[in-house]
Amino acid sequence: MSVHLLQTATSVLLKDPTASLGDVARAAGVGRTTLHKRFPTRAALVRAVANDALDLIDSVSCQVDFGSDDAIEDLITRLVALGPRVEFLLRFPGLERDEELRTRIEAMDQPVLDLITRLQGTKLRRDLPAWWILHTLYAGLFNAWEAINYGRLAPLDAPRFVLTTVFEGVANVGTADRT
Amino acid sequence: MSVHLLQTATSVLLKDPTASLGDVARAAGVGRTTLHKRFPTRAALVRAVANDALDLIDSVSCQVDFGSDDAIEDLITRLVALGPRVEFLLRFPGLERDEELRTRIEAMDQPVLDLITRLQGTKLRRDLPAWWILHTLYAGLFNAWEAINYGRLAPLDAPRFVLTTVFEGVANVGTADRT
DNA sequence: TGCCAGCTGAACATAGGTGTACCGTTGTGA
DNA sequence: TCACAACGGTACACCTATGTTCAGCTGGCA
Repeated sequence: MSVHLLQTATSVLLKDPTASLGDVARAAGVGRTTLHKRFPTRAALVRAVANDALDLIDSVSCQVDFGSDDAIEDLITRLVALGPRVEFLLRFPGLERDEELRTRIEAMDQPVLDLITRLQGTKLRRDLPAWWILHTLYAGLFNAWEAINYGRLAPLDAPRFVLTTVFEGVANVGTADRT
Repeated sequence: MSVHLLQTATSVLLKDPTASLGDVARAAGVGRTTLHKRFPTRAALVRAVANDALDLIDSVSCQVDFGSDDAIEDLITRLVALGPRVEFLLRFPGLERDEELRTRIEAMDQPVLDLITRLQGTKLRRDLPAWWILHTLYAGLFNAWEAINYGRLAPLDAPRFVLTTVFEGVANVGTADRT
């Protein structure tokens, strides 16, 4: 029940970051009073949604073997599946102004940055900084979520799209057709 | 003068989309009354900022030879230079709800989509839809602007970062070092 | 000097979001 | 059946953003 509330709040606030608490409550099929009882202020609601997304990512991180050489592929595939909950984290305006959230986000980025740095010894190019590669990954994820949202991209195609584009780029290599 | 006002409005609204008109006026060193005289409503201001960005893109488009094989590289290099004005266009929440703006944005995208489709015969891969490639380009631009904004990326490095990443990807191809 | 145009700050009314208190309803368990 | 907790709705007070009006100030110009 409370889970459904957070999910609804995520999608409503993601579609319109200025949506009122009344809008959120109505979309969740809940009285505004009840919403206020669970989340006393708007800031509390936003923080709860963000922390929920971070919990989701944490639970995914646990399942990924960061020592493996395919850790990035695995991580991305799992993140794509999370969808809007995580998109909220990347795009909701003003989240970075919350001290607690920002440190949690940075803490979440760190192991991935370390992974990237390690893989720059082998499968990742060395002439780009790790943070740039990280942001490129995030951008790919965001593109996929957005495309899914607009109905342009099938969710099952998303991981392949993201991985292909981020790793290999959009240029046509060689003369052969790679269909 | 009015140009400076629009630039300031762009950066203020981009940093905090919920910023009040008072904030914008103060940042521009202008009275709130004056701001209201130039842009009667908040929506008018936002639309003016967006249209200004679209004008900027139009003027850039005119300088690009869309028939050339290097048109994409040229276009991206020029777009990177535009910075936050165009970033506003891609990220300000709710812009797509303005009918006039949405059609203008779509009209702006069309020639690029056509260009991508044409280049998919030669230098761009055919196993990804054109719209996906377009959004990948935009994502690269956005990453660059954000990184520049945070001071992590030198503006002069930006075009190379974007082009390299988008076209070639972040994977290390071959065993040789490509520094 | 007098006129005018543009800008400014102050003041005001309005609207909408937000947070709180209160009350009636519903459903559950003793 | 009764007690109790959870929920929904109404009503209220408060605050902020917004849009408008008005009067004063400044600088250019005839």
